[in-house]
Amino acid sequence: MLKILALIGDKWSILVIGQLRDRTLRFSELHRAVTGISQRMLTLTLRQLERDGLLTRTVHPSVPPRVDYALTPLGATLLDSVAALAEWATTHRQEINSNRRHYDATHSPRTQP
Amino acid sequence: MLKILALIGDKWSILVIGQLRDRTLRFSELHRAVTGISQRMLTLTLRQLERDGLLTRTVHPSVPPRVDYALTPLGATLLDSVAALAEWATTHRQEINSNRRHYDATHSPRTQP
DNA sequence: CGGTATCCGCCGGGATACTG
DNA sequence: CAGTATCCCGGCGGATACCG
Repeated sequence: MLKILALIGDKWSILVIGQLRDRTLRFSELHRAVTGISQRMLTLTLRQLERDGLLTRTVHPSVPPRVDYALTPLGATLLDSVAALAEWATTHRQEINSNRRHYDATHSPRTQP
Repeated sequence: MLKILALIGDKWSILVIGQLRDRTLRFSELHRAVTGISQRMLTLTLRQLERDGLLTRTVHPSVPPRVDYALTPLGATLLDSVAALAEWATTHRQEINSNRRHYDATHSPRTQP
């Protein structure tokens, strides 16, 4: 359970899955699409998602090599569930940011007592 | 957005919020209820959740001191959304575990070539 | 092009000790 | 009881170099 929710907590996982929402992408395209991810983390993330059956990895035996990644139906259902949570986030983002500002204003350590 | 989703990814946040679903708890009760959490992480988690307005912190000026934590309406709505995702996890947990076993069986490094 | 392999710095978080 | 304050270690992930 927590292991699966941890999947969501991993920012790279969500971002990668999000990019594959409605298209197939190859490794280098994903690398460009997901801003800031290192080659290493992209590989590791893709391996984990493939292992969980959330996406498929297709190797085309050509020169130069080409590897395509696409969401499975299971991956798509996860994306839907996460989208619901993301909707919660957007709905309440202003409220949360307001709460944070208020908290920081009233609880921040006094720099000038 | 990602900062807010990260809230979900943090296992301690979910576990703490889950404990407060339908009751108010004091610090020591939470410490006992959430298995494995350290005093430090409980404090930090509670501070963050309070800052975001997901729970309230009530100090009772008594001896010994007593501090009660309770979900806010905002916190309750988050709990509902997370529950939906948790339902996804329980629904597909068998499938995912099966996928993992299959992956490990077919892709694991050969120990005896 | 699509990866491994290796090194390494950093910081998340546990353990412990102390306080209002 | 409900926290701070320190110390300290493991492992996550970036940077870099190399390979099929």
